[in-house]
Amino acid sequence: MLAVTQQEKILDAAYRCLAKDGYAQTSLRQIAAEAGVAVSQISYHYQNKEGLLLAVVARVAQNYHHYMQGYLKPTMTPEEKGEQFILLYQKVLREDPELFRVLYDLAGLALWSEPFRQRVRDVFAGIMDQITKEVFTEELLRRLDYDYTSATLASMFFGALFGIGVQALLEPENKAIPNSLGALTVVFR
Amino acid sequence: MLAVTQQEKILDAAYRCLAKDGYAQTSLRQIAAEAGVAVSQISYHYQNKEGLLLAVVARVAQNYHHYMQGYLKPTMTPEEKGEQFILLYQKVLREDPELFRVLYDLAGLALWSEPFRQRVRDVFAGIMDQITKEVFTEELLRRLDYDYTSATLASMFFGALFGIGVQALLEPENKAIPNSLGALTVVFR
DNA sequence: ATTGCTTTCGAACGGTCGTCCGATTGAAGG
DNA sequence: CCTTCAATCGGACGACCGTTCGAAAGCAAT
Repeated sequence: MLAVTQQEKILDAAYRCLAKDGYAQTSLRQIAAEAGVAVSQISYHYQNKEGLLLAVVARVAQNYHHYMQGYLKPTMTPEEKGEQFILLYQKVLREDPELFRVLYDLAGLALWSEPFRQRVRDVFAGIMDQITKEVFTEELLRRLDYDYTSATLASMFFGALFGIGVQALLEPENKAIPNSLGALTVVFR
Repeated sequence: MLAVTQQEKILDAAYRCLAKDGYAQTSLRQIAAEAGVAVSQISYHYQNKEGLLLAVVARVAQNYHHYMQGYLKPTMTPEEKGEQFILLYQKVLREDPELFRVLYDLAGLALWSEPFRQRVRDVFAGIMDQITKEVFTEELLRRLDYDYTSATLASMFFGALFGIGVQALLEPENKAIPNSLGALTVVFR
């Protein structure tokens, strides 16, 4: 809430509205009201609704990478880094599930709109790239005697992170679901 | 397209519209036009938009289970059944990705609407139940020396199926992504 | 042929949507 | 002090939304 400029206030408000109601139920008027700003200011600063939402995608991606940066240390083994990924996703699902809901919502938007698809795909590609290089190294593949490529295993690993996240969101009363993330460590044995 | 009654024509048209444009971009007027029917017929047969969409969820779930029924044979080993799950999802992603898109869309709807959440959660629970009982049997867990419960492993397994599906939808030009599903067989070694 | 019930239709309603535009404000530079 | 230009506002626009309603049509059963 340190946002000083109107532009930043609008961006923050947009994220908060998305987290609360989802894209399909969020209007520019709600966002403007949440930001304490005239509706026309959105068009002024972000051109249109799509521009604003694309800016939200960029911010979410930036926050994610900054977040992840603090979790992975160069001294860790690939297995330890993989476990850090799991721990981070567990932490997010328990403490800040709204972040994951927004991610799901934006990914859903990307399935129908080409500009969003490109941006969201890039975000996912960035995450996958990190998993590919940091976790499923050539050395690890050799040691565990895997025939799959690093990219294939990373895709499976991230897919499981994402898919379990969805289940956790659909059943918030079942606090055990994030534990299933732990079962992902079976790929390291 | 064997739909004879208006009620069935509307349901089919609703599914087709969802598959083409997604929930957020589909209006009752589009559905009515697609079905060749007056808009008011939707309210007459399904009460309102929510009722219609819930009927679509029910139909998708029914189709899925009927589909899956033909894939699993009682004579198969747990591992073979797990591979059948993988093969089915690969087949869907390659031949009928729209089905998966609709599933994603409906699950997204479920994140924000309580009636949808309950229905979609039940659908997912049915799938999970099948995986739990058919694939991750007690015998398999003992044989592979797993400490996790059947439900936990099933959650991880299904999560990976779903998560990889999302990646495949976001990158339709990358035909290799469904192959990552094959890497899921690592849980059987 | 007439009755009663379900089905179907088209038009209309009140609301909300994203966008646009003219007017007002505010601060910086001459 | 005046000019200039970016920032901000409130209101209006046309389009589309989901829903409702009265009338017409279809169709058994009497």
